Amino acid sequence: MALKGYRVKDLQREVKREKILDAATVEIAHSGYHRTTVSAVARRAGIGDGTIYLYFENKEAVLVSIFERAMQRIIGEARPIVEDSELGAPDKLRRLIELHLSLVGMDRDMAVVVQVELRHSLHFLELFSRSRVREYLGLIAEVVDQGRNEGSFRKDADPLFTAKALFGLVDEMAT
Amino acid sequence: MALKGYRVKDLQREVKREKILDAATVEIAHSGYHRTTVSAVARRAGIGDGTIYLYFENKEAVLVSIFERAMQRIIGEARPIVEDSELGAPDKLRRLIELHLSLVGMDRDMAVVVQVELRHSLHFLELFSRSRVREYLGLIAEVVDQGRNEGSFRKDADPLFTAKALFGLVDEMAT
DNA sequence: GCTAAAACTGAATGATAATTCATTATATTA
DNA sequence: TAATATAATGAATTATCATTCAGTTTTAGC
Repeated sequence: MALKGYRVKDLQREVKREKILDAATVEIAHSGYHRTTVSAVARRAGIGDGTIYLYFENKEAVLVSIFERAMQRIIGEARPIVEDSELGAPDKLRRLIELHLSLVGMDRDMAVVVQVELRHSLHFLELFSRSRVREYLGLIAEVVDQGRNEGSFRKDADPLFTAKALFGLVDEMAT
Repeated sequence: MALKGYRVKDLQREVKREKILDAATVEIAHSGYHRTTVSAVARRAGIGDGTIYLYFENKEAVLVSIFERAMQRIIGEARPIVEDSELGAPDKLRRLIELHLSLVGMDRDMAVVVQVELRHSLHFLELFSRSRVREYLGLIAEVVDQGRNEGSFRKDADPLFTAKALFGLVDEMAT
């Protein structure tokens, strides 16, 4: 019964967890975190209210998990690009922007939730600045740094600040 | 007792209304709309909870009025610039950006509330896209259009889209 | 098919906060 | 100044939801 180390039960659990996250993403994108009720998420996911609590600690944990999943996805695809030793910095940056835009375009609701709700609360902002978002920006900063060393980018800008400004802009344009 | 068509009573009423809006702006900028209680606004304004309801229909109406006031202010100052027949389009645009930035810089709390809360809910966004925001963007679009006719701007961009992109960017940079 | 365990449900609970309104304070008028 | 009208108050009411949990259904092993 063990396939690649997973049990069927665990896979089913994972599927339902994803379904809850998807439902919450749609609802929160549409109404915002505070206007979205747990009941509405449950209804959209086709499960009972209480079931949410078998998968998440509380309502806030659902929102946090939406962020986690979004960042996981983008970082997972961004890292190979950054670590590709064949590519120059300008090409890498181009690909990262393409990646970012394609993910934002692919799941508009996810993008809305991350952009709007992340800004909305200093609480979350702090929580995430210290982890995933910083990791992502760090990857971009790495590329900017590579570019400065290769001579293809100017030397007079802080890589992390550049990363922030650039992708703030890209996000803004996308929506 | 009648001066410029206003009665003292009405002026006093207006002053208190403004005080409530100011208090609400500070509180909402700091904690967000949903975390801000009507009691907190009343406390900051130095009045009783119930008094808010003598001036506004409900909590949401206070938020809406903050938007209205902000847009009123900026449109009031932007219109003369746009309608100035002495100025070319590039100068007008420069002045509009200056105006925008100066208002944003002057009242940071107001800017935060408008930017964050307006985005936060499609509900409000729809409410306002159909009125004041559109009016403001329309003014900017007018200038872009003038520039295209004068030949100082390129012909190949939609004025309203340009206006949106430009001021989205300005807002982003400001914060 | 039977049974125990696991998963699920949704009505009940409790907490929070918007709104109301009977009462009190302030202003206006005669 | 007293009478009346207007404005303000804040405790009580009500509405809204996140969360819980006793009871129900589903699943898995035998």
